[in-house]
Amino acid sequence: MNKNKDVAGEEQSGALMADVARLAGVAISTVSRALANPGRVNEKTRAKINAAARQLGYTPNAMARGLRVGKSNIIMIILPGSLYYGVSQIIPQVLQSINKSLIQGGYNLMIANLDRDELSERHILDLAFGGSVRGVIILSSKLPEVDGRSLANSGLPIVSMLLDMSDAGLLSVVTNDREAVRDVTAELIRLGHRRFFYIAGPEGNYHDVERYGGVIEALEAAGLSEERVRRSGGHLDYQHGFDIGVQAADDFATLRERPTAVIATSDDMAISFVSRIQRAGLSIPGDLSVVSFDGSPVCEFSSPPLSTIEQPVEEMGRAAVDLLLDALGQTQNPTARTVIPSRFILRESIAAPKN
Amino acid sequence: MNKNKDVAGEEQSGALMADVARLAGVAISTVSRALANPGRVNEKTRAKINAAARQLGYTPNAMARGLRVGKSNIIMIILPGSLYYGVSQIIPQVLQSINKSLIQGGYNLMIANLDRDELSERHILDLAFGGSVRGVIILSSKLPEVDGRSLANSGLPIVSMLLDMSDAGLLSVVTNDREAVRDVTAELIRLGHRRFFYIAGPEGNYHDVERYGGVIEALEAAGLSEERVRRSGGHLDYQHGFDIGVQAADDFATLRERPTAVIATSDDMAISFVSRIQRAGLSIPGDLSVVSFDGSPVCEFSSPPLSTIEQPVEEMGRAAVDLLLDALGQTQNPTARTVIPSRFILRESIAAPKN
DNA sequence: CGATTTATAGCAAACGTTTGCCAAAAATCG
DNA sequence: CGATTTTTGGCAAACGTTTGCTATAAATCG
Repeated sequence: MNKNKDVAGEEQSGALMADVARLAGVAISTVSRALANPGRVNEKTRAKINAAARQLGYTPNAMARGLRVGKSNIIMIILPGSLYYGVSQIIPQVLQSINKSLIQGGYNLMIANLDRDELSERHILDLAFGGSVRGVIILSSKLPEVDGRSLANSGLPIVSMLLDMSDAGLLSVVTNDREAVRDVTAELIRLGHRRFFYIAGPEGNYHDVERYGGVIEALEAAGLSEERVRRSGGHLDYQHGFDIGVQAADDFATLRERPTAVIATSDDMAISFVSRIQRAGLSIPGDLSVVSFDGSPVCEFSSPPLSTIEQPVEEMGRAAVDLLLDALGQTQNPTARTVIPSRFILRESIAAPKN
Repeated sequence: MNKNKDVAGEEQSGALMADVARLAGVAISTVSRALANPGRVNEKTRAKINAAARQLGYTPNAMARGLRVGKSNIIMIILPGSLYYGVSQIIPQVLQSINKSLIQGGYNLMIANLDRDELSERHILDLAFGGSVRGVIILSSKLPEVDGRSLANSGLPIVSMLLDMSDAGLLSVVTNDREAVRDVTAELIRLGHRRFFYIAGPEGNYHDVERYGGVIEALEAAGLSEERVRRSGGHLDYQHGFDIGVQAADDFATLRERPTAVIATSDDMAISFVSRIQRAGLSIPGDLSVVSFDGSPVCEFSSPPLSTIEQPVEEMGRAAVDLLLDALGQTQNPTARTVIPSRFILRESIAAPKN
């Protein structure tokens, strides 16, 4: 059927700029300018060209343009390998927010998963060095690097989100993890709590360091020793938040002198911890106050409703895109850190300790 | 500093195939064949070329290749506008699973959000008709269409996931919504339940139709009238699952003859419903059995732990990619429907009715 | 009205690959 | 050893745009 190359073919395989030019009776270059540049072509000609383009259903070929101008309009987002967080909607929200902002700027979003294997690193580097991609937003603390190629010297602008990587020379958009936890701990101290239980994320992870740091700062500020807080966890990734919480409940049960307040680094941990603790006969907030991090909507429907520190995910996404698009202009990337404050949501899981 | 065009420049802006050819002492075409075709070039030459390529850190330019061969290696996934589901991790899991499968096939994943505005439709169509994209996976029931261009006749292979759109001629990968709900309803009937409460998704939505259909089928099979089930909800989208559940709890309270079993179309709905119902003094499963759909991990940590029908998200993702990649070969897309069975997770939220 | 400026349109050369076709070299055969 | 086949490598033309430069037409001026 389509062996015959003479058939019109307007329908099947897409009109070309040349077709539009022919129909409008102008040169190809004029069509190009009419569709892109603002004032370079006469208003009447432009109208004629637009009409022709619409009539043919013409859509410019993105790869041809990209090749010619040496830039793509695709932004890559690098997600941590396992984005299987139980209850938080961080990843979908990030994607949505970023994609929305990008589209307004005429860009597209490509996603890449950074696992711990060399294959995924290589894949990302191919994207970066193969000219497919114009800029990068990264949600992982590791910059892909293999065989001498490193994302760091791909020449692409990179913005780190959620994690502060300004030390590594990256623009970073984060929330105020440390202060937020410091403030909420201070509030717990003010309520009378003196013994704390901290449920940790993976040891050394930015969020864990910051949030734990916040606890310590609050203790210090109140003249309390670091001994006042017991750590649980630290060896599992956030994606195993429920397991961490379950484990923490076991840990908790073994303590002789029981803490009266729990600070969890994710809502997942808090939820499974609370579930197990209640099953063991303790009551919240009667015996134990609980607060966690993320701001997952479901916390409202726990019993009791859980207090949580809400991450300003959408704002961070928007800020990351703004920063990235700005950086596309400059040649020299300024290194900076943008902090978007979180929001503490106080619910019934917090009270003064019993005596 | 880089005004001088004579500097080596191996570092900065990427080596070209020509550079590799020069270093290896062969022609460009030989390099091209060495890197792509299997047996077309002598083993020794190939080794030399590979060495040169590695030494220069050469990465082929994807857009140039794409332009030349007339195909991109990007798959677009179209997500429904608001993917803000409270507790289910469906979207991240889908993305992860799909991306993983795609990468193995040498493809990349681009995401597109289909909102209800013309802008997002136009954007998707530009991607599809602009040659940027090689195939489409769609998670929305609406095919973008504007100004005479429609995704349906973009010539791209399209696979629908989660929703059955085989009627519209699309390859579809779904789970057995209807049967799963039918079976679980039958089980509730077997336990002695005779009055049901159904918490609905948006009226007319595929999932709602199927799942409600399952309830009705089970009733019929047991010789019970449709009157046995009360519907609540139907006007809000799944993204407002918590609100639907809260509303449903209010509805429930107004009923004179109270149902003894609740079937919710999403975990979100079940969770907020349960929260409110318990606050009103009812006990689960003592007064009321509850089951829902999605299989969110957090259901295990509710009190009581919630029974739920788990969607086989990863398998569906893999299947969708397999189907799509197959379709890239054929010219004629067969229209078919692939059903991946769900898995019922029985937990303590279900029991026999009181009397 | 001729000369100079300004607006508009066209020609053709890129962008970095892939690939059809041909030539040279190597291997095989009679 | 010459003739034929097979392997291997190179030339150059695409792919669909953008854009520097040039040519024409229109407008302005002395």
